[in-house]
Amino acid sequence: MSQARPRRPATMSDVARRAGVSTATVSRALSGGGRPMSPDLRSRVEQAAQELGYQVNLVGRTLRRRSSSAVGMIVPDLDNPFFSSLAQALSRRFESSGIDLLLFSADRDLAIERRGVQSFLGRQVDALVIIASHERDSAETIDVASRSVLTIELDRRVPSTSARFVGCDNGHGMRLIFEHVTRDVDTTLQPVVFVGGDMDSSSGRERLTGFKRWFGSGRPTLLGSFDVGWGQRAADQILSDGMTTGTVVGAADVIALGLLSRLQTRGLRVPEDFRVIGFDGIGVSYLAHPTLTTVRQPVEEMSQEILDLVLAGSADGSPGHARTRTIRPALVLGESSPQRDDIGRSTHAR
Amino acid sequence: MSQARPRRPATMSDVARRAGVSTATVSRALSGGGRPMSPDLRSRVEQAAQELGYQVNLVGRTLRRRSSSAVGMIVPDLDNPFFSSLAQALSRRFESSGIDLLLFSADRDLAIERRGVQSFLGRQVDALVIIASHERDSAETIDVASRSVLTIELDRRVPSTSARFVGCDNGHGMRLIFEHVTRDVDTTLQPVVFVGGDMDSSSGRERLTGFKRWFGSGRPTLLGSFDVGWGQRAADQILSDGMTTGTVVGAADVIALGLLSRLQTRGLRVPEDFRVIGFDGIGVSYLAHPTLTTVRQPVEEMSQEILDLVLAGSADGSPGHARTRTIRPALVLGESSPQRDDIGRSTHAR
DNA sequence: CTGTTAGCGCATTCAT
DNA sequence: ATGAATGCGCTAACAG
Repeated sequence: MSQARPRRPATMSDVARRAGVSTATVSRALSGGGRPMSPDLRSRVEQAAQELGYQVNLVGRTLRRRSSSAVGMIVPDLDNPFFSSLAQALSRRFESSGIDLLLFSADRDLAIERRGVQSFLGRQVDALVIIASHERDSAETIDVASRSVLTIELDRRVPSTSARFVGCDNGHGMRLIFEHVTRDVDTTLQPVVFVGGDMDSSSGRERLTGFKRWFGSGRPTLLGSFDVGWGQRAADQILSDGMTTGTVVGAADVIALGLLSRLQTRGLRVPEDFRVIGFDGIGVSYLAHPTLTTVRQPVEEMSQEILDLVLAGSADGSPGHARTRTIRPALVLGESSPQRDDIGRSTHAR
Repeated sequence: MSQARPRRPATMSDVARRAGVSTATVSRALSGGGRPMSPDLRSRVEQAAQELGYQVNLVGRTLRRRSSSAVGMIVPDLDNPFFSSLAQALSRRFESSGIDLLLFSADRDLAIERRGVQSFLGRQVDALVIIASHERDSAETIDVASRSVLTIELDRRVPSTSARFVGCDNGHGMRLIFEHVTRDVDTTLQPVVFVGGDMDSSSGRERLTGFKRWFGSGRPTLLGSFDVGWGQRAADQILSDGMTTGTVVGAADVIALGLLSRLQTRGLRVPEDFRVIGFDGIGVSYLAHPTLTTVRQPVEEMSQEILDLVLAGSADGSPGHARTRTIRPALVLGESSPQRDDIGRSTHAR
């Protein structure tokens, strides 16, 4: 008979009544940030709250304070390991800040992306971090957002918005690859090919531009999208073009992993026949076989930069922060394109 | 001089004043769900809202309605590709429901997991979906949650809570692997080894139990955690134990991928020397080289089941839904453990 | 069909 | 140091 009837959760006035004080006192004791009050009352309030299992209603607080202590993050897709690693890194960075990072996946759909933004704005987030689903068509949504809250574009820059941007220096990344290839590869034997990603994103375009700048614009380039399937198809195309050896630079690790698997499946050896180089530094790259040589994006620094922006933005009008912040990545040598001397020495070459 | 001063966003009374109606009418016109009203007034309200750029304040609405039209999901970790694929699948499933799925990463930390739950509860989510960070120690947090909102454990069951559970039938998955091995493998030449994951999670334990049930309890088993590093170390251990050939069943794809890469790096051929079998069916498994034979979890069905629970739960007291729902997975044959006849035929074997 | 009124839970004045 | 009163923005009763 004593069915656990879902009682209405306790409110401040419940606590106030039980402690014999006013709701104002309860508020000060429980979330007043150490304001001066008699220790006696404070402990009475705390005990009453304890006994009633009181939990603050953040909706009421948010309505009153006009701030939710939450930051919204919108990603195009959680299946892309680079996006989820960014989300994870940012979550971790926000942990100790007292601000909740809330995530929403737009499923690469502009309408859903817009709904996510509206939802976060309506919920009064203190800031919005967005990896844009589309370089042009996301602009309007982002502009709407940036009009009412601090908005930060991450990884993909959308031109003509007034939002901030935090990302990686893709041109420098390509330079690092160029220096590695110059130093460690005989490009007569292993000529360089670029397998690009989505030209609808700034990272896709900047990496292509960077490649052309350093390697010269005469090199062959194949353009597709940021996914493994494209990497595999690109491998097929490279082989059907008659290449039997080369250095393939993928615009992202997911592309490079596709290249890697298809090249090997078709009987080519990596790195003896084809070298493969990626970009991003997602976790699985180091676990591929052979491990991937790649440019590791500085996700920790990017996360820190975003946290700084959020903290500064909520404290005051923006101080000395630049509208745009690009951070330099670093090269990570793997077995798929080792230093010159290492070829043939690696244990997997039978 | 005309600095874009951040004007206070328009409220309902702003719209009401401009349209010459009451706020109640505005509410009915904009979010009344097609309630009867004169088309004239409706359009006047809509126009006024348009002109003022009115956006509903969901915090006010939530406070009043006592429901946020949002569901919170808590994952231990976004770097684990199976968790992020679950999050993505669930997001997609919720898209058309008018409910926002909000994600929070607990970073495998009980205190943070608890903070996430409190945050979602405080924000009045309509339901909570949680992949528990720990089998025992998450129980208290989950119980707290389930006392005030529909709470659904996903993938990892936590005993002694009153929450619902949705997951995959791990025992059946192991049975599928057993049938495949029985049918396609000569276990005299390639004896079976199990490389288990975290015994702190129900999936980890159920897969071990399932393995022992079908393969017999005399088989060698190695136990570690659900990550690639463990798979690699397990491969080392298997080799240092003197095995030169075998069928290695990993309790998760991430483990199997670690096995795969390390075995190949150390010069063993897959599947000729060692077969490797995984569990989960994450995207990259199909892109490994060789592609992974694995048990694909029914993430779409699991997502659908959760949506059903949420919709039913918000409509009424729970109808005929069972407290626990496990769904059967399916075997996906890859090159790492093909059908008997396929060995040696695959193109990658040189 | 529309307007008036009240109150969701909380933090903050302003008095005392 | 504490309490009374106010209102954040919205929707749901209730009147008309």
